Amino acid sequence: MKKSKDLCDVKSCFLCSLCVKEWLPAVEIHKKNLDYKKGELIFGEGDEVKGIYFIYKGKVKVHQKWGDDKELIIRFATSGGIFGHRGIGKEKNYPVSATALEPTTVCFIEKEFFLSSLKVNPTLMFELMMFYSNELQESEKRMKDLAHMSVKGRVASCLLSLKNTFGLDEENFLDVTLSRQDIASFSGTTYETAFRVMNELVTENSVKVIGKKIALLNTEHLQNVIERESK
Amino acid sequence: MKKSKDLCDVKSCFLCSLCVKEWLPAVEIHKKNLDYKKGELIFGEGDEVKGIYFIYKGKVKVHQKWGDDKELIIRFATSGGIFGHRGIGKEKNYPVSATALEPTTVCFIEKEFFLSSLKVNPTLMFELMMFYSNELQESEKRMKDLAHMSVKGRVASCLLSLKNTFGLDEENFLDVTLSRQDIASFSGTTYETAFRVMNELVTENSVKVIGKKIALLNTEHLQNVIERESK
DNA sequence: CGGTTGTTTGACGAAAATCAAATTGAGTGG
DNA sequence: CCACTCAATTTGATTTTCGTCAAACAACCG
Repeated sequence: MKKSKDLCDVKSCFLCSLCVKEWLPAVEIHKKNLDYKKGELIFGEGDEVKGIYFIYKGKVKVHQKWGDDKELIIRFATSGGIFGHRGIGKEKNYPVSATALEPTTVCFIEKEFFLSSLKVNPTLMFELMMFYSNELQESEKRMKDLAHMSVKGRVASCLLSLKNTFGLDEENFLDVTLSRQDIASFSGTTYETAFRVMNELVTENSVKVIGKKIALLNTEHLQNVIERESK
Repeated sequence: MKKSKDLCDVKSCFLCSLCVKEWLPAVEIHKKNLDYKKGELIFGEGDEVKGIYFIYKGKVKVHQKWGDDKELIIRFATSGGIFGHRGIGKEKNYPVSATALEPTTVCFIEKEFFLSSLKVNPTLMFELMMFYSNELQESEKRMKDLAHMSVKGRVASCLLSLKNTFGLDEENFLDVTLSRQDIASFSGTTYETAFRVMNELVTENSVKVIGKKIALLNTEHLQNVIERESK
């Protein structure tokens, strides 16, 4: 982790796009731009909450340990996204970890400054609340999936969710590199089972796998898999 | 559903306890107090979002259908609690249903008025944000449970969660009456399996069941069950 | 008394986790 | 460039858990 010289100027970052003009200079003073290497831990479960993170460039996974070897990936975030936002609550320590999936630059705002900013910037607060609302929606949707869907449905759902977050390139490859273990952890299943199910989807021609890259050839079919599970 | 003559004056209801003095008269005008019978549907999946609900007295479950006969209970709420709050987002329709578990009086605030109230009342907005933050925390915790815990662990976790929400009376009975089906739906399992697991817990002397009432005799043991699952 | 509905229990099978082993692949140092 | 190691991938076999189905039983009610 080192300090980056770049300043955050992501258009889609709502920290920057929504703050009032008068606030900008203050942000420039208080924010720290930090770089993380691929695989580097940004914060871990139990760490004290220091502030909130906005992704300038890169990709991050937010995950939670389970036993010694298992984990569940809660969500992913990419350029313009937020994480560590649950520190803005009554919890003093993070209940989750965050890890960079690739070289990532974030801008970090200390909790105290961010909280006082919220108080004087209703628009920012409102947008953050909307963000929470959507996260909650998403979270409860996944809760339902995990409760009642088969692994195949969950993997399909997970792939579509990845498409949503990271998008596809011109050849329909997901614009992110994930290990099989990550796919499994995001689907809430084991490495081996995730592997088998991915193979199924490959033989059904809705997914192509080249090394670590995954292409979605037939999202409609994935959607059908999910529908079928919901009957 | 009929209009109640009582006005909401629940101390713990943050709508009332946190709104600025000047706002109170406006609330009195805009709010509608509504009564629901036991089992009555307050709103259903797909219904248009009209506003937000604060529970004056009673108990409510928020749930989601799954197929024809299955459902997942997302959360419970009781006196002083909020529901329908996810309508305060970009969704135009509820993704969930809400049903009264017993005779319930709510105070209902129209979305437009509530939104404009948020804009002029930062404290209210801040508290609502904190509420969202905690809900999100809770939701992600349950997500993890559903993904990696056995049914027994989930039932134990569900019972402790019920204790948290509704509390125990002097004889350690949960202060809520739920059908077995509700226990199953909240634990994310089937009626029969929930039944068997409850029996196990009864023979282990950590739970007592008399008719529809459930007593938690040994919460420590329930906690142990959960711990054991997390290894 | 039949009929309907909810509870309880048993038996079975499907799905998925676990375990174990074989295969591949990617460095690493000689 | 070639062994060698270590980790990741792939596959098969086994076991567990849990959902499903069905039947027995109790309870409630007109």
